[in-house]
Amino acid sequence: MSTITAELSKTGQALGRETDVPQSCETCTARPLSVCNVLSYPQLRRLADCGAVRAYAPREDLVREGEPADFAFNITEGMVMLFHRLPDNRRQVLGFLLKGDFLGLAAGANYDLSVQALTPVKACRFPRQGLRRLLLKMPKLEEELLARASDELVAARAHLSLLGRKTAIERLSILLLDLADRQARVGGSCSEIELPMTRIDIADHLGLTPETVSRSLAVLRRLKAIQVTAGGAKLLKPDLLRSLAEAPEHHS
Amino acid sequence: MSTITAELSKTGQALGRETDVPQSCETCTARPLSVCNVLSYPQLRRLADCGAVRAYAPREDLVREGEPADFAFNITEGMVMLFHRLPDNRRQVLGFLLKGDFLGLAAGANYDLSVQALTPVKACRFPRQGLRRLLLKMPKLEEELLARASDELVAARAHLSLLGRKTAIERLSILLLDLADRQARVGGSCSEIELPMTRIDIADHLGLTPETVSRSLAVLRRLKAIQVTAGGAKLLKPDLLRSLAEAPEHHS
DNA sequence: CGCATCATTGATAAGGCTCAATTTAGGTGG
DNA sequence: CCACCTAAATTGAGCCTTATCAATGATGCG
Repeated sequence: MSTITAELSKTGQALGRETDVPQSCETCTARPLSVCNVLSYPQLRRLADCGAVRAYAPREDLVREGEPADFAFNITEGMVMLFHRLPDNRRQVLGFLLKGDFLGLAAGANYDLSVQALTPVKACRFPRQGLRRLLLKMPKLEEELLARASDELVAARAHLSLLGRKTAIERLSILLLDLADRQARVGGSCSEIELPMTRIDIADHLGLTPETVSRSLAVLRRLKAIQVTAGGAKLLKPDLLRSLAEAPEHHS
Repeated sequence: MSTITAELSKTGQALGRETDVPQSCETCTARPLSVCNVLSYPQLRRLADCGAVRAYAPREDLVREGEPADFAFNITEGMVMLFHRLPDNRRQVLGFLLKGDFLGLAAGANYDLSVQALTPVKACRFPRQGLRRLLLKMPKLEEELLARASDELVAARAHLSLLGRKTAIERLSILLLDLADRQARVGGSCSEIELPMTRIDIADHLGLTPETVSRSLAVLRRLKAIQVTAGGAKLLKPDLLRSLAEAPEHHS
């Protein structure tokens, strides 16, 4: 991180303001995790000029299903939740995005999902039009976005197996391990995870009810696999969780 | 179709063999449904030269999870099934592909899913290496493949809602309507659909057991919404199915 | 400090699963 | 061409996981 900053100011002095990294990018802790990481400094500046940083309060919408899909987002701080709403108000939470995750390029004319902040969120918001134009000149960026879109499909399909074929305990274990992995990657500890979403959000993600989520967490707690804390959990026995994540339960 | 053939032979005579549409493409009923539809004749020839038509018997594998992802496929005849296998032999069927559907470009170094023929299948098989090279010169094709990849993600997410939040009857109704739509698009009647997959395959797709699939079909049959035939079904009341596809069931 | 939302826990019910038996269909060889 | 054999589909009975309904306790915000 400090190497980047050093490199950055050096470049700034050498080449003048034109190729400076924008103020907001300079201190952006999400940059090494984000798609912008593949860009040169001049490119980064052009990208930054195209978008703007925005802040969202918890439970504020970034995107509403059905509305014109004018913007794409790069999450630079906090956690957001993607979801579908069914006609009769049932809900399916499609996933949670963290710092460094990108969102909204693949959309059609209108968003086909809603996105809501779970914590105070910061995100770079880009007009999709402008972004598309930039992409033509930045094949590296396009490639990176493509790779991430492909990862999204893989993740969605993995979640299909979870929803179609896994038990409540398996589902919870998988979610906890997944969040631990991803939160570790964006900088936190690997055993202490934050769970800013409600039990209802978790339930709608895992295809369960909030009560079952609560009870399953209680089971994991009784097994001393986890310790539930305020707004989070500590993974005490990740190996046990990993085995629970793949075993329907032994009836022997 | 006859216009295409006429146009084709004319082009062939005018410009010589170099720009001829390959033998197999000339009569290919999948072409208007496939990604190749966006190509000019010379491009079509180059694409065809890169791949080869292959036939698969029912239950033969096109792709096995874990093996090197050397090929991509365009289905030109029949139906295939995509699935994951979980460690303990549970299975999640991710989807069914028909004539005109494309498969396998987004893969990493190794396939992350298996693909099996459900009927006698014909497919154009392309080395992914060569295809990648071609794509650099055919932005139209790349764009088309991208659009289809994006559709896949949308479809996968829709299926998440199905698996996470829908009842057995809703799931069956959605599957039947979806297959009817897609089979109509590839040429069949819209009310008579083919179901070459087993009840187990359907169950593994919908997150149910074969018994529940059977019983749910019986319910739809008793409602006279469908008529179950050998290896297929007739949709007698698509409107009823559509309403069943979005209603959890009335407890009144 | 009080209210509303969220989380937990309990009791009961139900949707779908498991196990099991029967029927149907498809493929093979006599 | 038919009988046989096996796999698939259907149907039934009972059970289990998870949902539903309800009450209580915890949290946090105004």
